[in-house]
Amino acid sequence: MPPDFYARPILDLSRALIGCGLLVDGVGGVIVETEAYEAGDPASHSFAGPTARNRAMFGPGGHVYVYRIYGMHWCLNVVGGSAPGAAVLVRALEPTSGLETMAARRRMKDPRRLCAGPGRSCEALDVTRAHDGLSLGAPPFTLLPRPAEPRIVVGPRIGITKATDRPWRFGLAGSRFLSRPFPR
DNA sequence: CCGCTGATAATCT
DNA sequence: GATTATCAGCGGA
Repeated sequence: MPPDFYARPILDLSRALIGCGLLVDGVGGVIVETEAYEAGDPASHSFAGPTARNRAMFGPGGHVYVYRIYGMHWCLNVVGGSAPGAAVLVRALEPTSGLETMAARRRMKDPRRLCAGPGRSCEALDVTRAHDGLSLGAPPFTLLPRPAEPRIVVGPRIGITKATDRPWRFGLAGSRFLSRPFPR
């Protein structure tokens, strides 16, 4: 993916990532769900400015921000290149490559739940703090362009307590691999 | 399908 | 010491 792919407003980048392929060491699938976070957004980790944890959010676009949540899961974000402190949370994938590897890591077979959530996706792709700050343009990552413009559904973000009314969650319309359904 | 509960630790106040 | 961008397992419908 060219570097200027990331240099657009974070809501646009969130939509542009839907349908793209995301692989880590050849294992992964198609991004079907994302959420946008940005500086000045009370729900964003970047809201209070740079810290040790969120420094990747203020780094170059096209790199990743990985953090631990609830003491046990990892979450993967794509950092935006248009403004500092903005990133896209990768919430769900449609598994396409390395199904057996992902099933073994997740200790489950059902493809529908393999990557249906940010924590589940990181476990399936074996993404950890070791990846924090790395570029998507180099191994072990691969980000593939989408074959066609997908139809996208929109809704409020999940699991947050602030700025809950912003419709900054995006999904591939009709996908069976979402973390949760979108409201009608 | 849906909602509830407990697990578990880094981060920040 | 409170909060947290979550998940598996369970029970009910």
